[in-house]
Amino acid sequence: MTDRITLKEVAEAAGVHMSTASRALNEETRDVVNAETVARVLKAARKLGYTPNPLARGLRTNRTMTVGMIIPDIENPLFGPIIAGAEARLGKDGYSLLIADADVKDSASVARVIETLIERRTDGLIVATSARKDPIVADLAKRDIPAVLVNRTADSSPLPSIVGDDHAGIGLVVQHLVDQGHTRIGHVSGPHTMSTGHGRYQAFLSWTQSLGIEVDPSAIEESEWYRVEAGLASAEALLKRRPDITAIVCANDLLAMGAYRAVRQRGLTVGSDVAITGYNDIPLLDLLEPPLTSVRVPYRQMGTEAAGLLMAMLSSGSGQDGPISMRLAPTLSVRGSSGPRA
Amino acid sequence: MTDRITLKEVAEAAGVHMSTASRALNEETRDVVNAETVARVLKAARKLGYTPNPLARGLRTNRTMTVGMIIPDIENPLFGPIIAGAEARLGKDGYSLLIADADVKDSASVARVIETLIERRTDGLIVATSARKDPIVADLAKRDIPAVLVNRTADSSPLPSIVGDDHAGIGLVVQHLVDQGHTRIGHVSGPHTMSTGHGRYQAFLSWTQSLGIEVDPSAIEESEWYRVEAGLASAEALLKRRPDITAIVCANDLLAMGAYRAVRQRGLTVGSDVAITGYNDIPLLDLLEPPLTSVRVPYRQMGTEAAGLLMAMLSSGSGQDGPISMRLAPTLSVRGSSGPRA
DNA sequence: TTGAAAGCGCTAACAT
DNA sequence: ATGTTAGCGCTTTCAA
Repeated sequence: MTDRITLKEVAEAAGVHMSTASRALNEETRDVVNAETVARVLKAARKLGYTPNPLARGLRTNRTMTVGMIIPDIENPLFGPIIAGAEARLGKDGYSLLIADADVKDSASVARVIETLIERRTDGLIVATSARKDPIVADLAKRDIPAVLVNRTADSSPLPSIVGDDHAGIGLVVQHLVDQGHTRIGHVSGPHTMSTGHGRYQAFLSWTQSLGIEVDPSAIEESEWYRVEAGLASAEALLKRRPDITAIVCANDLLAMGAYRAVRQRGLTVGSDVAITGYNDIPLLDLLEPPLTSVRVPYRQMGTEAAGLLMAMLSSGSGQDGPISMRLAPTLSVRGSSGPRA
Repeated sequence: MTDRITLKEVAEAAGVHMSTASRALNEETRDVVNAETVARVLKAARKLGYTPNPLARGLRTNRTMTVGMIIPDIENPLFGPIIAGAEARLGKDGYSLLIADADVKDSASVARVIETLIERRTDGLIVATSARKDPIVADLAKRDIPAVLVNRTADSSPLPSIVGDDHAGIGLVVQHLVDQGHTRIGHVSGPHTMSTGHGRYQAFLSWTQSLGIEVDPSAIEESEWYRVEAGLASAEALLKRRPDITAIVCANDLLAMGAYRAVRQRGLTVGSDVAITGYNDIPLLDLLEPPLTSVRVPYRQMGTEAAGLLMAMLSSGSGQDGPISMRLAPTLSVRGSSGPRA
């Protein structure tokens, strides 16, 4: 690593004092400096290949131009677009993204990871791990640490959040199934400890009721976790208890994959005997036979908006007018798995 | 953000000078300090909740304890495990991971992203974007910037790299197909500008030849890019030209998905009429009908090893004994898509 | 074993 | 419009 050029060297090359060079190089203070001088400094900087030392700058300004992001499970394809969106937005303002993944089932591990990020003096945090009752969220708020929740939120969160509109998404699904003639619809829900699991469950109850579909507790099964195996177990239990059901609304695509298996294990056909729908519309599941009908959530936009919101908080001294949360509207990708009622 | 405790405050609370506190807190200099003093300082630090300011430290030591990683396409499920593995390994040594994704098709964009990471004074780089002829790789080496290539490498790379053993992987596939009785085998290759595309292609030629399978150029089709659509186009062209082929080795899972479609478009059945194999064994494709036979690459380990290698380079003053590259051994996940010859 | 003092590279009063 | 100066919080010589 070659020796770096310092501001002082640039100043000397331009025949000015360090502080003048600093002002000339800094966008916001540039107009205080004589135009010719600015030109001279800029030229010298370019010629010498000067790049400011962010540590020295950060030490003075007390900002690292870095944002930390806590991901529950980076191998989940959901988070790729969120990260990509956030990174793109942050880059526009000269910020970089520090990634850390934490085992979301281990609350202590999440806390530790967040602490590491804070110790690094990240200017703000994007948190994708929040559970519904999350002491960590309350803690961040209390410590006045600029943070935004993304994808999942906490109950009556003191922090702003960017999430998908689960009520609308489930509405799309239920409406579609009703249009297809289904009247006995079941639900494999996600864990109710997550806002997504709980929210979609509530939405399912609400929509079926308002559309006049009878749903009693026997038509609903909660999965422990968003995994294929959990979906298989839940759907199995559900179909055993309620063999009359003709459609299953799953809280997520992986659960839907489990439901596919459960249906097949009973010798039935997905799509014609039992309709199945997923949530998230993750890549490649449109290649299944039958291709999965699923709710598409704008994850990339979620990342962009979360980053944008955080940028706004950082430049306006944080909690100016309370948490400005957003719910992003989903769309429905209708495919073969949600055929008409047999 | 509450005011941070400084080293000076800890020192005062412990009744010692700043520099003594510094030595006591620092693992490597701790043994120079009186044991009782160490205890006193540690206690004070804990009581006050002291966390060192990494910017101040970095300014002195000229290290940021940060590693940058350049990803070509963070939405590709391949990179999740690589990132997770790298992050876990880096965390052990107190390093954090700065993520940046770059459009790999735009060489200038990759260069710009790398430059940003370097300007941030990251201590080292993990590069997942390398093309076979990559001026960026040569440039990094020339500038003596500690860097490791992962997943893909450059031709006669001056930088160490951690990649999968493509020769062995394709060997597994070809051997398996031959065992199934196939003798007319085609190949849908990846772009030859990538080490993976080129390497698997070479391996295919080499293995078919050594196993006595006749392969002429008409049995091979190069895809422009690792995408389902490209795989469809390539497999279509291949099957049109060589309808006698009974098995297609695809250079990647997405290309294999395209091949599924091409086979079906000709009214044939995947697995029985035409065997198809993929590469990477990305999640969920075992749920297809038929489930995809694919080469499993230890991506998480790839991330771990790359990070470990970089750590070794950083602590030993970089290029001590030349690039120590690794090829990680793959395994074959045999499933329904590679049935016996009809 | 500990203290004193310098300085990493930068920004931001304050002075001119 | 520019220069002077102080200092962000830490590590690391050099002295004692």
